[in-house]
Amino acid sequence: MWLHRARVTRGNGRAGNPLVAKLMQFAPLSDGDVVVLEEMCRREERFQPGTNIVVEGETPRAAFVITRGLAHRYRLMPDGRRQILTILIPGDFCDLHGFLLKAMDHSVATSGPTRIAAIDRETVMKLVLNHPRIGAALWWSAMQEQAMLRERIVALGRRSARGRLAYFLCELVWRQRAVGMAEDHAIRLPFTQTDLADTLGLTSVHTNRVLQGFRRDELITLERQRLILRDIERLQAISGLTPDYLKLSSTPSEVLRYFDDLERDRAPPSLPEDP
Amino acid sequence: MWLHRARVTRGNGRAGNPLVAKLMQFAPLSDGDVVVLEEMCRREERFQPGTNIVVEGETPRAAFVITRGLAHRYRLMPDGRRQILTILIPGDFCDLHGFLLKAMDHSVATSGPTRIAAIDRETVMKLVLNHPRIGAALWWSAMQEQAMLRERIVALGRRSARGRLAYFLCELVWRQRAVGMAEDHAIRLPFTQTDLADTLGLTSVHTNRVLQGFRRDELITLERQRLILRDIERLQAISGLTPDYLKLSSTPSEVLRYFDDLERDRAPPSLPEDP
DNA sequence: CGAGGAATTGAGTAGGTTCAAGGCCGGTGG
DNA sequence: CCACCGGCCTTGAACCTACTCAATTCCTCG
Repeated sequence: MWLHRARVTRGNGRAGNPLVAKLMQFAPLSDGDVVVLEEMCRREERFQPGTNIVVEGETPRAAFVITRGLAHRYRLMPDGRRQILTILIPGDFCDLHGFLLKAMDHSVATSGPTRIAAIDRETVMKLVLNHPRIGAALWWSAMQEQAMLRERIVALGRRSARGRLAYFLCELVWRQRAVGMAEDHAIRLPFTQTDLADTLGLTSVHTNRVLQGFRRDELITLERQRLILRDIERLQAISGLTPDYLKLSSTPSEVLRYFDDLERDRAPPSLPEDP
Repeated sequence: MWLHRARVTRGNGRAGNPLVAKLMQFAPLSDGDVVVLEEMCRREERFQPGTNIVVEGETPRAAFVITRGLAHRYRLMPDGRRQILTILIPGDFCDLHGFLLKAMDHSVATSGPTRIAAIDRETVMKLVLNHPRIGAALWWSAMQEQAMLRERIVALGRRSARGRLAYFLCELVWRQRAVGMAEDHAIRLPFTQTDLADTLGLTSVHTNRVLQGFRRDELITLERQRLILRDIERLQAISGLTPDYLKLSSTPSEVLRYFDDLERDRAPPSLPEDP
């Protein structure tokens, strides 16, 4: 386990598996669990920037994991305007249950060169059934995802443009740090200002001005798709965020028990799962 | 089963169990399932308007079901402003999994005289383990809830005040119709204009003006906490909503199979669960 | 009848949008 | 190598939606 932790935090993410890194935050995984996850991510596929992975209205055939790069869920309005719903970073397990839906209510596209591993339904079921710890971690990460959706509602409903931007940038950096994809407070951000605007519910023009304000105030640097947070203190103050927001990431001993219980009920004389 | 359907749709909701009505949309429930659900809702508790059910920062002890009235999740900003995240109507099963969290990131309060049945952790687990169909329906309704969160993000990010209001009112009426709590296009709406504003991400003053605009245009009636949609066509046009939005509510045969499979794996020679 | 919360109205302001034009690349073809 | 092209970023100016502040009226309830 320590070995994996080490691999995850070393380097700029090229090394560790972000999915493993993410799930380890939530539940202690056995070596067997880790191997399965890594194996699952092996069959990754490359996508050009701006490629649609899932399209609104279509029937999703499989779940998928982002292994590298960046993607986003979005919705197009009848008049052509766009709202980006969430950003997907490496380690995000998408549409875990969604593959049973008959039609997507939104699309997913890559926002830079991105690698994605598709996980078919069969595999997902086996994964959850045979690896309760992974199930627990996935459940937990679904909770976190929901929390992020709520946070977004608060941001769009009650924060100023500056607040939204500050919040968004902080969140993105934190998330990437959490899966070992960022040293310091810098990340790669393959987003145009229009993308940013569509995320924040603003105009690209106004986003531009706010962005410049941030640069002038030396809060951030953003050039050539490289974002650096220069003054996190002040950024947090602007975003008005509760500092312990993602505190979900503590050890949920109760949750583990819950899932272990499920497992016990499920396969009475269950075989040992770890080698 | 037909009997229950009948009870649900008759009258103004005082008759059928809204939870049953809601879950029946998603999965066919056995009579045994229905009995269990009804029994579970029997131990309901009454709350005055504006009572906090769950408070941000606290550790949730149980899940709960709204059996009558209305409630809402909300978040307070450091400066005292409020954002209402979602509205909870009868039949909503809240924090189904949340009871494992160590701290809520938002609060829940009633918005009128409301009745709520608390469901302790023990019961939830048994419910899901012994009644796969209920599990399936709950899972499905969680999907729907997520879809509503996304819809909200789109609304706050990309719709005008009129659009938001129109959308919100339509959604609320539809949801209540779906659980048999509304005849026609009228519902009880125990919301102050400030509540509305905090839901829509607006000011109460501006909400007031938009509301008056709607009345002037004979789109709605709203007095003494009674809301009537007078021109749904036009309201939908204003809200710019995709008409088939909640189309989730079709029969998910695949989902049923999925859960039935889970059940089969779980308890090989399982006892009959229904009397 | 008085009190307090909610709804309503007005006037001034601000944050963000719209429209439009120009500048800065990075890529492509001659 | 240069010229051209298409995104993207940047800037200005006018405009408008929604906010702020403040006062008045309306309701409901004790």
